[in-house]
Amino acid sequence: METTSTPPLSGRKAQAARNDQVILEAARAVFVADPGAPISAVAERAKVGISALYRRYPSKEDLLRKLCSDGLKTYIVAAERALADEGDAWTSFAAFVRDVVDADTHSLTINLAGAFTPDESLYRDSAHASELTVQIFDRAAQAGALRPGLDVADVTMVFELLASAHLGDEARTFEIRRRYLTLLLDALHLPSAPPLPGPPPSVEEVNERWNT
Amino acid sequence: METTSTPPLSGRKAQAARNDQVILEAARAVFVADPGAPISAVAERAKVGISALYRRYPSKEDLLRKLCSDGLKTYIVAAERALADEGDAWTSFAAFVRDVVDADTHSLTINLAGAFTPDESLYRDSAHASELTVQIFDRAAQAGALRPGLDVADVTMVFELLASAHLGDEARTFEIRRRYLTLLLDALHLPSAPPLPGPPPSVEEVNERWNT
DNA sequence: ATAGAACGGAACATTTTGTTCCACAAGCTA
DNA sequence: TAGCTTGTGGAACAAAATGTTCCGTTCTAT
Repeated sequence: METTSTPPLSGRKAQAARNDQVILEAARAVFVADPGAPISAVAERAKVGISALYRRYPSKEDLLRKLCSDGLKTYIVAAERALADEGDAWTSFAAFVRDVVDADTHSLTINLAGAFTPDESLYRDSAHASELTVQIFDRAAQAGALRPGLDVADVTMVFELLASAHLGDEARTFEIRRRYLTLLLDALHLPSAPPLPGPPPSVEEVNERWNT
Repeated sequence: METTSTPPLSGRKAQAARNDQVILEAARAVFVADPGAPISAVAERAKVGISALYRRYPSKEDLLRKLCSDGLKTYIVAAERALADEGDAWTSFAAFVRDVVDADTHSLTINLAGAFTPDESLYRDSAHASELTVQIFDRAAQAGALRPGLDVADVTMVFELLASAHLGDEARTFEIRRRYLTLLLDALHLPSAPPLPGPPPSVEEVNERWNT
């Protein structure tokens, strides 16, 4: 029971703190696999009682909001890191996209859209994330590194496309996503290719998912 | 009883025949939007009572099987048409991929995997579809039209990636899929590009979805 | 007019699931 | 040691969802 290995922990509070982590990780894994999964599935995965969940989050909806919020923050961190990079515009763009795909922030975003009513802070973060993405995109576009006719929204769609790829366990899924990310990046990085057909996704279209 | 074809139908049998169609279309639309949707949702969408459904299919599972089976047959038709084309290998490969994406046969296949126990005939069709796909792929590969290191399974994954794209209504979804299909095809059609990272999906990996 | 096919949709029986509640364990304090 | 507080497990509960059945009704052909 007291196998508190790595951190010098003194007992109950330490376990509680660790549970904070364990629960979030379990919740993430469970809801990525099945967006409609019951709360009890999260508890089982975390090897924790249900009350441990309800002590932290007033309701399922709050837990989902928290997961989404964390994902957004991860995204923002990756974006800010990319913007801080003073090197080649294409290189930092590609690194950013790779980071986001690896962080897998969109598996939740897509699946959970509409499962809870967004938060005020969530709106703020979302807007912030959009701005940063635009900057990264524009920098690459102005450097002439992008296929003509591309729009920032295309980048978001690429994230969603890749987030939908699943194969075997988590490690294999990430590997396979890298494979198709390579494919997509190559296709994005063709300044002399013809533009893509049809209009890119508009902001309204992308945001519509959060209704209801 | 065979008067139920083109002419303006009056009568119960005519309505019944039309309902066969209406129900399948409604079921498809409903389950693509939400794989876990209740039977009643299908009835509502088809503007039909529940008994009209149960008159045709003994259970929900049978309906799902039927939908999947129809999708496979559509896929096979597209594949055979591509193989019958004696023209350029790449062109008929690309046309095949476009046809399948437009037919949207994978939205169901992906979402419904595991929701019913496969049929004997379904296994047969599935094997047949695989063979045809291999032929189309190999022809393009031997013509030197494909990026090195690609595998047939990559084509399947491309279908699944695109099937996950959704935006607005159905028409817009198809339009946007065309957009990213163009992107992906361009990336596949690069004989001198470096191979993609990581091993391609294996047959076992792709088939594992049908377990449980 | 009558038989029977096709249908609509309420009713039923489960199953599922979010949430509450309470008894108990572990640390903390006096 | 005896309370007090925090955190936990998980049974219990109430509400909702859902696959399937059932029965009365409508429409067609004879």
